[in-house]
Amino acid sequence: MNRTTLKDVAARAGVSHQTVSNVLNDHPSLRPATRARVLDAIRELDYHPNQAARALRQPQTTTLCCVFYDAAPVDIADPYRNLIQSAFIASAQAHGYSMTTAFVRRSSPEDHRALRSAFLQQRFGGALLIGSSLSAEQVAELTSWQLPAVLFDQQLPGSGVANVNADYAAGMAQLVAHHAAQGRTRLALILPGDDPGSTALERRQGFVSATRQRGLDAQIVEGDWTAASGEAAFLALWQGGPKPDAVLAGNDRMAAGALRAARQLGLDVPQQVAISGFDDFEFARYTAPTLTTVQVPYAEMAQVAVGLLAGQVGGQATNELAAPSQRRLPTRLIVRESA
Amino acid sequence: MNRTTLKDVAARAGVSHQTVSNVLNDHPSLRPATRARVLDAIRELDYHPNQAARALRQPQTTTLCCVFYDAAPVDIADPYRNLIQSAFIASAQAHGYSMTTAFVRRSSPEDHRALRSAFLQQRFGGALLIGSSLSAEQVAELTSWQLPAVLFDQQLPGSGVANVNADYAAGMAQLVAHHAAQGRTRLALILPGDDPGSTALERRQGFVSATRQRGLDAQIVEGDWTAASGEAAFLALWQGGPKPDAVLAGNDRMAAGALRAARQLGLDVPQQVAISGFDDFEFARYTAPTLTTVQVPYAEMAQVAVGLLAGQVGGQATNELAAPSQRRLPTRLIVRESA
DNA sequence: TTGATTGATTTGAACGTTCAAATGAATTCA
DNA sequence: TGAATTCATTTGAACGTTCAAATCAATCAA
Repeated sequence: MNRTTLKDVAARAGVSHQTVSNVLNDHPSLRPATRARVLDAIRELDYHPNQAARALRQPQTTTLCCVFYDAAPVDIADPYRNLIQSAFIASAQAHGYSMTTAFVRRSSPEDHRALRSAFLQQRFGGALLIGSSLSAEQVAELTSWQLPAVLFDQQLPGSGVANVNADYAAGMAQLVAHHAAQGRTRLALILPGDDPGSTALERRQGFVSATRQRGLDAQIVEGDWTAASGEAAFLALWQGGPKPDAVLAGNDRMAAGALRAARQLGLDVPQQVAISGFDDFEFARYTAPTLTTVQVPYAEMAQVAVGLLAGQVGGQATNELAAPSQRRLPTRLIVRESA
Repeated sequence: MNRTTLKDVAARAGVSHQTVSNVLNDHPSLRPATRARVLDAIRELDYHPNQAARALRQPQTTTLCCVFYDAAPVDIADPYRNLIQSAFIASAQAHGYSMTTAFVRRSSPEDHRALRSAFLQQRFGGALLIGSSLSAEQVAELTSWQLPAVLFDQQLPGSGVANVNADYAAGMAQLVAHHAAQGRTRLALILPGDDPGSTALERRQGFVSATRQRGLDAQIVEGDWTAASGEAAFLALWQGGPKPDAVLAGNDRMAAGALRAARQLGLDVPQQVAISGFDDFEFARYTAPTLTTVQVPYAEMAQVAVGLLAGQVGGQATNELAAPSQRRLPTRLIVRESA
């Protein structure tokens, strides 16, 4: 249990503890011979610096925190969150950071307090804020905690916080164009509400302007990103009045539900109705029919987001903050069988 | 930037710093009046204890680490890992712990070194070890780092390490019984290799004994848990000689691939061939036909695993270690359309 | 030769908490 | 009443690192 410390290494190498510290933080002025001697001692004693002690002196940790804001308690099966969460962790590890995750119910003051407390107790090196519709005040509070932050999949103009997004509006426009090219004229979109700055809003705006531009019939029905809501929304469309000849689900998960609903109704997809998704998750290749969708480069976006944070943490924080990065990555239409 | 410390609170409350510490760690002997006064001061100053300083004194942190051992670089789309990872994080948060995740390529000495280093540098409160086929030596090394550990989805008899599993053999037996009840006589199982202690081995053994017991035709073909491998394995089965009338995929993901292969071959499922999965992930309800599978209570298992760790960390570590918990949760057959 | 300058290393304090021991006040018992 | 016991609180050191300043040795310009 008695771990070896800086002093043990120093004794072994015949130098002072500070010299060992200098080696660890590769200080510029160090004689190569000394450095080598210290490194030998470190290896021989199998020394590993105590991060707690290090963190006590330094302003920030080498740990990042990614925060998921959700309306409900976390949905552990959500492929969107799961995918980007894993991508974040993998990217952080590649950058030499470790990553912790926090789930916050958006309407729970208790969760907010717990998060705030965690941020003040652990001194994270940075934070990734995911999940639609953070308010300006919330972000202001977060940034007031003095740590570098990156917004993911959320726009907040004028907040001065870096953010990473995909070009959702363009993706939606491509998708509408594709449906139109297939001769579809009556489009329905399943999508959650339009919180400002959210990806939902961008997808909605892309849909609205693209359909308007082409003079297509367009309607929007409510879904909440879940498969069940996609199924319910599709069924509702077929109970109501004028039926669309193409149903665009706002994400792949709702599209899976829509496909299931169409199958229940005995509809032929894509003959009688086209169905498309958005995300291009793995299962989109394994539905029947396979799902036409828009590919969002989530893994790459996650890398960019962590890279921004790592860069900020690395030192030139002020530079970055002065001109916060706004990164927007392209989406890509993936045509399969369903549309 | 100047944060408030114990001493600030002490000054405000008119007590010594140690008394504040006692309040924080709710020491038994404390006059209610004093405690209240200190709590007031804490609230008024918005004090949050510095975890780094706390970690420096105490032997372990309030952070857990879950380690995924994989053959390949992490597959960020893997629903199995994603699901349990999220469940771990959520459970840890509910227990007041934070959770970091590490990905280790099983064959990479570099990754092992990095993990070891991380374990020695950060003093995690405990570790969750996931992923098949850790060797006894590996586990011995891990436990030699003196922190509580729980093996997840892996058996290692005699290792003295707590573990959490589902009853995979029984689940597989139920599944075989179901296929037999439907009149199937020639069963094929798609499954990865049989590393000792792995869930793959348990599933395999359940399959072998159940088919033998019933005198059914049985064969096993290789897959690697991915959908693509399930698809390839299914196609290979149909190229070879005697065709099965039921294909059991070792997990839902491979089952998705098998369904896709059957569709490519123009086979009617379940008329011409039954297909079943294992896991009961969300998409199993959204394939066409919907997937008959075995439900594994991963979320619950994760809660149990974190609970064991939290209990160990909480203090009675020695007790737990003396009689390491072996928890095995039941599985449940879910009959849908595909079999 | 000497004083100034640079480079390499050491010394001692500090970070904010908890532990161990010491103190003081209040209660109990003979 | 006084000693022993318990409870409540305080004091000072310690955890293992980094920072700031101090020291020492070596090089350089005058």
